[in-house]
Amino acid sequence: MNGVGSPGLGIPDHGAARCFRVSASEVLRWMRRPDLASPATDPITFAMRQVDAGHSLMIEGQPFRNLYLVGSGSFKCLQTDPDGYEQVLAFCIHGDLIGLDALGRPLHRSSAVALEDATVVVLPLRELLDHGRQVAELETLLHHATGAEVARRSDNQYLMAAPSSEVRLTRFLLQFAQRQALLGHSDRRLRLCMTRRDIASYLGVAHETVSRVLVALDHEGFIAVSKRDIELIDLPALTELQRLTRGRHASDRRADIARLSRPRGLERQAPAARPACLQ
Amino acid sequence: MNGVGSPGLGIPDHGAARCFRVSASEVLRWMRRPDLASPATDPITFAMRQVDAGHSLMIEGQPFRNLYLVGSGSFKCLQTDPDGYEQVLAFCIHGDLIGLDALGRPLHRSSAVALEDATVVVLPLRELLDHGRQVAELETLLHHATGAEVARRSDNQYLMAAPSSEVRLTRFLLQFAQRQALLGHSDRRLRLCMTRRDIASYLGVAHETVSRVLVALDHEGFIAVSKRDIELIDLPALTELQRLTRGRHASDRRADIARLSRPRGLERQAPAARPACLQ
DNA sequence: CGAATCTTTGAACTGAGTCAATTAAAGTGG
DNA sequence: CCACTTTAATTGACTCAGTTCAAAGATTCG
Repeated sequence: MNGVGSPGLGIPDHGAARCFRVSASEVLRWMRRPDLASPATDPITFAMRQVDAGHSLMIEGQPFRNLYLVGSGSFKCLQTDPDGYEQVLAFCIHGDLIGLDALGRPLHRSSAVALEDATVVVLPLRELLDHGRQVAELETLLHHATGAEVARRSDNQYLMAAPSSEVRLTRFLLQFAQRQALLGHSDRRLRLCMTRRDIASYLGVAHETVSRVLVALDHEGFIAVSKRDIELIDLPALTELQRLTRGRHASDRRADIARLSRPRGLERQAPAARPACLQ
Repeated sequence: MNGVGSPGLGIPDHGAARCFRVSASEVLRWMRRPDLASPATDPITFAMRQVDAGHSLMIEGQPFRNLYLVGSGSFKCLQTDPDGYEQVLAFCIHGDLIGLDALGRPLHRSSAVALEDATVVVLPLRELLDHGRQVAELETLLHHATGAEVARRSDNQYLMAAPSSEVRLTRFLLQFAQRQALLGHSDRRLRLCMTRRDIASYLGVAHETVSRVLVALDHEGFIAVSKRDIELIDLPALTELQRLTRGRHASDRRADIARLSRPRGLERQAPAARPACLQ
């Protein structure tokens, strides 16, 4: 009720967010637990912080004090290998909590870089715990968040175990679309504000492959790619494609997808009788 | 102090663990936080439960009430795809907590199957939280555990992003050895009590590939494979191999490994000047 | 406008997947 | 205890998806 810059049901006001404070009630709503908001959580407030595109919200090795709730904009979370290789671990958007991997440790284990101008709510862990002792809702919130975090990482493991990069990318797109849909955005149009290289690192493939697979999915009529904007055209086919797993009769299932896509495809017929795969 | 079946510094007594109760102090020691054990945690106790090899500790979709701490034996944690595909998410051994992905949810998101006869400490979340309000150590413990869980999943993402299956498997072996070493076991000899298929699912490769890579690493003199027992022979070479990442000049780094392995290898010389890769 | 970064595309090679068949090990039950 | 079934592990042959390397566009940013 007394939050800042949030019209409607938890959808952030990307422009006007100033460095004021937001109430815990607002935080709860942003984290998709409006049921936990109450008069008890109204008076508790947290500071906000702005992060410019390309700048770091936190860096691996820094002392851990705060969690961060993304209010607007987006981040990539990553670990840097001794040799300098960047492993992207997550992309965070409105409502996501950053820094949970440092729970129970003195230092941050990962870095977070803003992909675009962003704002976050600064949640000092100590304050969170202190308030949590009085206000049970905040304790529940933390459990909800950590559970969600672990669950999201499980999804990533499933994603990366995909049998082909086409399936990986498809899972990624659907996962991303679904998360955006939860925020009230379209579940068909998505803006990938990270680079292809970031996506590649996240998925564990070469960045050239990301390019190629996007083109392939486009040509098959499953999606429409335009720069960093992607539209999901054939949701049923994508959903089917995403389900492909390792194991027996991979070719059979591929054929299923091909059958599914043929009547929908509007593009020119492929000359050979190839199933749905890279051109 | 008053725990059951745990001689020395948290090393479990695999044989004698009966279905009695263990103290919270013992739980803290098993979870590698002996510093948190105190007279306050001594009187709190938890029940133990036995699980026979091949049986389930918990199943996806069951109501979530308890966390489980592995006392002896080992488990695989997995999610089952609608099509019946088993995605292995983790292998848990002594000191690992199972069920954290259900935090903040009514139902379990994954199943846990015993790989061998095992015992677990049953930790009812409600009791844990209630006691946590009195005894700060238990609250800290939960944070420590969730942080560790998230961190472990990050490691998995790194693992699965490896540029080749040889590197994946190497990372897996080293990761596993390190976890066993933390429990006071040898860091060179390890017993993989899961099937090759389980490993394959965990790593996101075909199970035949697991076989082949193990043979290859053996022939190169890096490891010695005998059924499910593996000995890490050339730790420096493995460590170097594990570090390979995607990106520029992959061939250069491969050559480095080859150089590193040549003087150590005791097997017959490879006829061609091939670097360290599958025969 | 030039420098740097990102993206796409091409060509060649090969790692790893699939399928199939064999061997080994572990249950099962008479 | 030994045939019999089932599951796990290995090995081989073949093929193709995806990586690597290189180079050309496209965008972004000083």
